[in-house]
Amino acid sequence: MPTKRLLYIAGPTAVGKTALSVALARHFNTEILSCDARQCYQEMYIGTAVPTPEERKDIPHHFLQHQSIHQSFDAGDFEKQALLLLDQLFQTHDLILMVGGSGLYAKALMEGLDDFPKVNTKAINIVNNLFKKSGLEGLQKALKIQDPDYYQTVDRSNARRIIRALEVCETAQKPYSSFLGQTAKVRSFHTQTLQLTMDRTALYNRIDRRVEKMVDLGLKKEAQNLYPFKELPALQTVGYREWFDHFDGKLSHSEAIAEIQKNSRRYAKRQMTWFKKTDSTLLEMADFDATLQKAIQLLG
RNA sequence: GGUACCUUAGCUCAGUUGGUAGAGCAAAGGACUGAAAAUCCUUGUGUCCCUGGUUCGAUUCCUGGAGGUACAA
Repeated sequence: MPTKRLLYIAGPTAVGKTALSVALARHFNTEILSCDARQCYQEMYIGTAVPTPEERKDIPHHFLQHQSIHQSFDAGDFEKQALLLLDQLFQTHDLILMVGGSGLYAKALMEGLDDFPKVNTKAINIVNNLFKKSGLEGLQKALKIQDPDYYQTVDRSNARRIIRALEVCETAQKPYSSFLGQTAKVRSFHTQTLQLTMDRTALYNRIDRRVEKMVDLGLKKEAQNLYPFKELPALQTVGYREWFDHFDGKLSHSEAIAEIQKNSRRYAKRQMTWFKKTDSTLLEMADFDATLQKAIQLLG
């Protein structure tokens, strides 16, 4: 039995992951698993820069636009669903490519997240009410009582983190931290990460140009159609929120575009920070063919 | 060319009753086990426009210059 391999193509937004991965998939005659927390939504097309029909024509892509923004989908769902899919794909392939900018999703699939209970609505409401009533301080106090261990280690100014932990505590009626680090996840395949990099200035220029292109393609209209759903988690997204602010009269048309560019740069920066600490092989993006050859050599 | 005001961090500006300065934004660095394109944390030395003068000491006061803004023509 040959070794099954999952090759992850990582890198910041706009660095060129899609184009390279399609070429690699063609070369290795394989399929692509997307790990992108926004391209998975069918209602969001232009603003998430999903691969075009042309790019997807003869390379099967999975986890692209397979979800609705009205359903919840998170890193844990991705892990479970992607593992099932990989089992199938590995029956006919020895090598599968994973591509996408969501580092947490990639980590979930390659290393695994601990098993947590699916939080229930009741717990969500309880925590939400607590936050509305008593703010961050209320959350901190509750966590200190319900999970003193995690209280010591969490970033206590990050409400999002504490809310998540409290939701688990409420659902399970036991500490969030009791689910952490339980068993090492075993994967039946090998993983390797290729991290695409680019000179900062060049990357930022690409981002700026790509945003302009998205606007030309009708990003504003796409955001307008989604405006009624602007509160949904899926729409807390660069390229949409800024238009929502524009429709609310908070930003002018050109300010919205500039904000999208700025927030995309910051997003890219956060991705680079995340990938920096991952175990990966760096690949500097240069001339496309040269980069492709280098990638093939590194992965072969 | 006249009158008034302005010129301080990448930008917008505050301030120093004369002892070389600080906010917001931008930017940079970082964290992150289920909203992750999310969320959170940290970081401010700059010829204080130039030139003389007064002074122990000037970015701060005074002279002259340059640039800008407004008003008057």
